[in-house]
Amino acid sequence: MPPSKRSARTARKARRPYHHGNLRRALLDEALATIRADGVEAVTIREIGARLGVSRTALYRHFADKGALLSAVATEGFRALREALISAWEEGGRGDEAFRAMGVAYVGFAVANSSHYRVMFGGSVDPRAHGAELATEAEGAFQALVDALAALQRDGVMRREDDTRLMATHVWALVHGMAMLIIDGKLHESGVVDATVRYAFDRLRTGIGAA
Amino acid sequence: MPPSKRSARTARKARRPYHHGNLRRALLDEALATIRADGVEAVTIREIGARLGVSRTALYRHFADKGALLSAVATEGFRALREALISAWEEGGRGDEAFRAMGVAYVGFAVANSSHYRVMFGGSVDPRAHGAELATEAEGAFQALVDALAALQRDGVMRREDDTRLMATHVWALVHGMAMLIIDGKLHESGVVDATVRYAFDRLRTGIGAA
DNA sequence: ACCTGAACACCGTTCAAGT
DNA sequence: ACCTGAACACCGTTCAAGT
Repeated sequence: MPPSKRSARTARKARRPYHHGNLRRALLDEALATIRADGVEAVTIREIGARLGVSRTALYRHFADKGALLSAVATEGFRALREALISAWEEGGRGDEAFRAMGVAYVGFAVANSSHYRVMFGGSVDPRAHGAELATEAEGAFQALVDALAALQRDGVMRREDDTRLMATHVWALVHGMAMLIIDGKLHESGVVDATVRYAFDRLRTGIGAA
Repeated sequence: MPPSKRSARTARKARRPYHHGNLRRALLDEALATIRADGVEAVTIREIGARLGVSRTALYRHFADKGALLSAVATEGFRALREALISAWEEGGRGDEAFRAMGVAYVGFAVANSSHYRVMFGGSVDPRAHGAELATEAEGAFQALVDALAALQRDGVMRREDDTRLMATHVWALVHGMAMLIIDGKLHESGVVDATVRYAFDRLRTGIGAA
């Protein structure tokens, strides 16, 4: 494991008897910053507390346990992902090209925020334990895809006869799979990432496009 | 975290001064059994040693560290996956139906060995640190898919004009994505798993099939 | 060569006590 | 209400010592 470049010495706050700010928010931000810098396994309740100048058990006032903290981080990830997808769809003109832009935005989000993305999936968060809000937000991101496909079906771009959610699940599996393979470094040959994404969308388009 | 059903009390071996069997093999088996029963996070060098009636540091005679142990477990997973894929392809008759059977075998393997599958991907193993053999074996599983697609292209079933490895990567991303979504419990509605797999292969077939 | 126990530097979480 | 330090039951890994 690579030594962390971030140390408790660089704490943003001077030690004060009470934090008395939005500690919950600060804990979330610090956790996410650690995840981005060194990955999930580097997230430590003690270290995050130390960075904020707070005791190692202060977190338990705002989260049930470490899993709940990570679950909240994952929840925010799905929110950001949904916004990225909706932006791509709307700015792309809500048509055939916009759909492709959405796919590129999805893979782009996963690559640009790979550690965060891994927390959202990856299984470091038990969806049964800390489920409700996480599931809702994940469903929200999925819904952005469903809405786009429904519009494309309406316009005769995509197969009208198919169930929209089934089609959306198919598309989701493809982009999720690509994102994971890229993040895990399984697509290491130079230039293969771009080629794969382009190929995937061409073949997907033929697969689900209207005849 | 659920309490483990497996305890050190149920050690297979009585305590002896020296293990003097194939300890490496025993460590691997015990690690995999623990992964199957309680997931990766339950794997503990101390506990596995205790189960085998061996000291907690005995492992270091056969593996550089915990990561190397998990990497070896992942390597064996790719070997088993490759065999499952090849079996499905050959027993299915090396044609269109066999390709579908391969896909079902892939998703089936991931679902039946979900914890193991997560170790193979999931990022708990750093591919750069313990890479060589793991990468080779993962490539072997991928190659089974490449070989099948090459045959289907030759027979005019799949698009001849496409690069086979690019096509294989596309298919891999799709089945990997489905497998991950299923394992993570994102496809929770009843019956949606089978429907998704069936739909995915129909649409994939249209996407990459010869005109 | 292979294995051992003691020791080190860590964890997450609980809890009685402080303000 | 919110936060604290001490304590508990764990980790992975190192290392001098044993056979």
